[in-house]
Amino acid sequence: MASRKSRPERRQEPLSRERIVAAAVELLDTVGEGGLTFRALAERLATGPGAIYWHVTGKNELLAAAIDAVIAPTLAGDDTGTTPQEAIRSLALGVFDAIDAHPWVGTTLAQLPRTPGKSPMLRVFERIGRQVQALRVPEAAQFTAASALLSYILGVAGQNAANTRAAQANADRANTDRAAFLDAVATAWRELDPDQYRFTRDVAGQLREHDDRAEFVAGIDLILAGITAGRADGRTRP
Amino acid sequence: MASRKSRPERRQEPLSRERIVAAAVELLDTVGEGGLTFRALAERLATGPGAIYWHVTGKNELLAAAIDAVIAPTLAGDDTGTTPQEAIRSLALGVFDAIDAHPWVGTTLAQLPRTPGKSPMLRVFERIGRQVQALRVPEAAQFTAASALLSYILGVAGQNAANTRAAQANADRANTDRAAFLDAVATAWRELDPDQYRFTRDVAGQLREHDDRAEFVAGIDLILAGITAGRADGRTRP
DNA sequence: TGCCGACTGGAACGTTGTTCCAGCAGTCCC
DNA sequence: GGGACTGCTGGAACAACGTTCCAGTCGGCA
Repeated sequence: MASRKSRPERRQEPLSRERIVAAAVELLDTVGEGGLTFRALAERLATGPGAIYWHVTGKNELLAAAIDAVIAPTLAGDDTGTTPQEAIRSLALGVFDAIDAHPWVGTTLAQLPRTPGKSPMLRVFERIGRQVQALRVPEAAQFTAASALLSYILGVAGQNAANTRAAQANADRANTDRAAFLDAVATAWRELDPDQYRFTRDVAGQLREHDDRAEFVAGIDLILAGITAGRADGRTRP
Repeated sequence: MASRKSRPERRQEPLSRERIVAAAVELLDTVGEGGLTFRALAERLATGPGAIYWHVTGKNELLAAAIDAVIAPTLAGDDTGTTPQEAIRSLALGVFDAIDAHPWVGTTLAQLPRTPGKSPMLRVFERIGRQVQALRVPEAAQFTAASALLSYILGVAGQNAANTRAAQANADRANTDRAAFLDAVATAWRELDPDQYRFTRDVAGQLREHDDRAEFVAGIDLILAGITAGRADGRTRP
């Protein structure tokens, strides 16, 4: 059967960079950042660890490719016909949702040795920057504004990733869900020393009922407000 | 000599949690996050790996303690007699400087399994929150404002840590310093595809001459401006 | 003096990223 | 058609890691 020119596959389908990266993302999603092992990956691909190194130079490149595979689709959107503010919001939310769905991105991003200018986040920076320009921010302040937005996005993403993982670890241990985890943290906050942690105790209730996503957009709006308010010279001093 | 009650030390000075943590910080500072090894640590303390486990439950606790040892001193400052804005700025700068001096903090923070409410950053959150209250932000928006500030701080810290490490890696490889590294990145940015990276190319020059610290404070000021501008309801929509 | 618990440090275990290399399937050239 | 050559495979092996284990040593107390 089908011997005409070439059997389409050698065993199942040939190993390829894309197949490897896809399997890595799957593994990261199901088992977490600690579960991505060259051996586990090899087993899932029905091969040995050595074969993977023919397509990928090492674990760092693999992680970077996995992040790219997860972030890139969120940048496909179209910005035309919206205000810059809306474009930035939806861009930020795209990254937020991607990292929320794949928490390992948040944790992994920080410790990847970034080759100059090839970070997976450069494209996000570019997209943000264009909208900052569209906001008519003076040239000298554009870099600051775009950097602040990106830093905030990555900061929240990192925090969220850590929280998600903590919640999952807690869930595995205590058989509870995310809401129960938030509840546990809120309760722990309420029991802190009233002198040392007055504020934290005050907002413990807000933690219990807060919505990460809405909170995140609110932060974006804070920065956007700051950017547009200080448009004259790019920064504000009281 | 000095046999009266107790020879003050058994061999040199007895192993202790503080001595271990101090040695860990030293090791992290000199060799980087990858250099902290129980074996290297044991060698530096003139003992074996097993002895360390008597004082410390594992690597995670050791890292958390190291972070705490580096961050805690920055929280010693006194806020009385300054405006809330200034207090927040100096607090944020303290954390920024600490992480800048010890880049491993930025990278390590993200991947520490955080036991609910015992993160080393909780105290920072508390200090920020008090100043947010002093800013007379309405109660419902206090959590958002403090979270946004902390996320931004951690985001910049993480970015900065990654950059510092990239610069150091580059320096080790090419025998250059940080300025040369920024120059290299700026040059790389300038050579990007003009269609795809219009904005990044535009701001490449600003990258070369930018000051991380000033940039960071400018971002803080952006958020502060947003907070005080939207004080009525805590958020702004155009 | 003899014992006991606090503490030490070296050996050993299991797992990781990475390297090495003998072998396979095709393709090209003679 | 048959050998060399290339692109690719996958299992074995290596060094290094975090962690555990345990035979010891020490100081203070009975």
